[in-house]
Amino acid sequence: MPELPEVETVRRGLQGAMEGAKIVSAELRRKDLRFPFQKDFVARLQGKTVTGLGRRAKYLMADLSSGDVLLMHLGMSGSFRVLSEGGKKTPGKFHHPRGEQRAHDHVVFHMSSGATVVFNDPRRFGYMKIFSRAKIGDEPLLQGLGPEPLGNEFDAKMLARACRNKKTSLKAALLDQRVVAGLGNIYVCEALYRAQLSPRRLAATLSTKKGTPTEHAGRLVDAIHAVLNEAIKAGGSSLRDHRQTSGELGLFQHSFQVYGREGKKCATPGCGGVVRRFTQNGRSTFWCPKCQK
DNA sequence: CCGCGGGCCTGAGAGC
DNA sequence: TGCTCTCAGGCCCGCG
Repeated sequence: MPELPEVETVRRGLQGAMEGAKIVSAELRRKDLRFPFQKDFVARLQGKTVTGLGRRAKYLMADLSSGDVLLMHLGMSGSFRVLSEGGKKTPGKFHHPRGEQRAHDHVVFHMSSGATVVFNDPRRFGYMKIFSRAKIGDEPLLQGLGPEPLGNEFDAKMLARACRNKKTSLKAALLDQRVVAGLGNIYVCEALYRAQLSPRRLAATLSTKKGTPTEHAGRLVDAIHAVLNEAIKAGGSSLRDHRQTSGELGLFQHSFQVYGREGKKCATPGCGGVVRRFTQNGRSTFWCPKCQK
């Protein structure tokens, strides 16, 4: 499910309940998600204060007062919800009183703020891991991650450089978390559409010296910035599983221009093309063959 | 290094 | 109604 905008939405939703609060207790309702939990997982959480809640790529990272970091990945179907103290009303119609358990609620954090934070993940492709912040550079899950697409280092020059020696399609390059970290299938399709670049184009053509590499790469960077920022503003995209922590739906799915729109008319004024779908690296690519070159 | 197929899981939706 | 099949916001591995 979650790409960068969904993870960022979740991060913001969890901040109020978790930042500055102590994890009074943590419950594991099963012994594994994608991987078995570490033996000392619960012990390393209980009684620790969450000093900050950050995000790196599609990972949530909670800094703990012990010097540990709790790393959380939502996989395809992971979601968090925050239950307020004593079943107090939260906005929206998805409020569920404290204590109500649902299928696939796997991890529960009881916070000193009074909030209960529940991690639910039907498919269990998500995972959590604790490591020492001092050793963050050695953490295999984070090693090799490319720049944050909304960070300062990510610009046209950098993207062109990262693609220069790639023998892959542009789409595969953007899905490669070593090139840029946080994009997934939806936002890659949408960004390529906005940049009017073909998903089949060879990634290395972004860095062709005599073409207009910076123009292409620049357009793509701008498109990535725009689509991610708009999606974050909309609370992410809710197709199946993604919810904000309040239970409310994200809204960006209503703004998709190609994803899931096979057979529909291209949204570009005057284009007249039709959105097509094909499989690339085992995943559906949606695009307009007429305006994406 | 690359693409591909398969695997990890469950659930929703389509078609019969 | 119920069955079977396909597909899904991620990511990893082994193969050729």
